[in-house]
Amino acid sequence: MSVHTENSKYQHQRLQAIRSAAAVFAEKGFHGSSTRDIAEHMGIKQGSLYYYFKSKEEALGEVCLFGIEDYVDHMKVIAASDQSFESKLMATITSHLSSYRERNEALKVYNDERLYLPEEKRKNLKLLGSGYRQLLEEIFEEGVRSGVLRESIDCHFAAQAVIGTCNAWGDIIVRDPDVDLFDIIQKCTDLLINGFRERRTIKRPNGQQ
Amino acid sequence: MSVHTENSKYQHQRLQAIRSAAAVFAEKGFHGSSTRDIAEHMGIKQGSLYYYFKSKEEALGEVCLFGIEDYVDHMKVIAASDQSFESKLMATITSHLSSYRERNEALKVYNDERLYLPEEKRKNLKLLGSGYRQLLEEIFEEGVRSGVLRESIDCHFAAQAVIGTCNAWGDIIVRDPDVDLFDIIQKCTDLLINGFRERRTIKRPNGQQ
DNA sequence: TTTTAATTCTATAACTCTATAGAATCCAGC
DNA sequence: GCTGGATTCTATAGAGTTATAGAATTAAAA
Repeated sequence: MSVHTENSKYQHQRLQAIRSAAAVFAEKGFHGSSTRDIAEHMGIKQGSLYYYFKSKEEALGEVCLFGIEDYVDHMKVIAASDQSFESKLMATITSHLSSYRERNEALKVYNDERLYLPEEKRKNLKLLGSGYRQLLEEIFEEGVRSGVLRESIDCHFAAQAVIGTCNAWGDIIVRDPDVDLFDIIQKCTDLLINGFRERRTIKRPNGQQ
Repeated sequence: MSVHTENSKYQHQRLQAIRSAAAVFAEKGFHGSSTRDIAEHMGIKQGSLYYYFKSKEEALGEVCLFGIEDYVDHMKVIAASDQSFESKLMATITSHLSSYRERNEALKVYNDERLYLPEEKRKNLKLLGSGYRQLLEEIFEEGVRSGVLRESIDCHFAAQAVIGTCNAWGDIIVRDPDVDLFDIIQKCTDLLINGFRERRTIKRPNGQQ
């Protein structure tokens, strides 16, 4: 019960606990997972988990936070940069989908299980999440202003659509580790920008890409 | 224990049980819901549920089946029709999103909870689900052949993207009953076909759409 | 009305799960 | 090696869950 210094064993083990909880929650869902499952996954006994968490619910909260915190941060960097719209969109998708790989399953847990958190904590997470969507929305607004995007676009819809698309692929990515991330990133970006329709272009008479 | 005729009370009540299970599962998840919750929702006692289901798991199976069966059927009709690609795509999206509204929460349960079914049943559902994707994929292939869609399109990716996008919006639709369904349908179709990019349009003999 | 079958109820066995208490073990610094 | 805090363990109370058995009730048929 004393102060746990920066790099103490406690900090290290607590992170392991969060990762284990993420892995188990992602596979079985919050209610489908027992604290025994989580403990087993990290190689300790069920009761010992409570040295790191006050409750199973607190574990869920930590997993969710872990799942989004740095991908929200990353979004701030992207939004503040002065790349073209297309670069920003691709960077967003890259960041979003990479999170599904790197942070293991925590982002998936954030998406699927956060609704089981108590009001209070869910609200805090919602702030982060809608901050993310807000930034993305502004990128779209800027895209419209600069003439890269069509006037008719509903930027709120657009941001939601990007997030939804990324999450849909995220699910697939988490389940199947063989998916080629870069391939998906390119195709998603291309789809969102260009759509599926064939167009006869003016400049290049017969250039296909 | 006798034969339950077509329109018996048994059939009616069983359907009520499925709908109640769908509602409860959609809200709390399969493991987060108790059979008491489901029974309460339909106004009977916990033990009585077992007159209609052998187990909680069987209830989940029935909900999932209920959630997709007729939207898969609908897809067959769409695929077999001879509308244009764009009409077919829009019909698909309409059908998919409408399912989220009409069949209440069962489709959401199919998406989120089917993985808790035993191997066997999951396989059967998977057949239906991949039949759906297959049909959609063929619609895209035909679109490419007919020149409406770009040559470079990965039809497997495309079908997955449409389904993913619909499911993402489905989640939002189920949670928020005030969303304007038709508005979403139009915007999704437009996005998938045209993308977000501005294009200086060339004068075309036949009107744009 | 009486009989019979269908539907719902009550009560409970057999589990599983979370969270806590207190004992055992590990380990850094003296 | 000894000491005291940090970490992990064992054991268990207490609550909740699924599924079943058999009684009670309702409805239909005779």
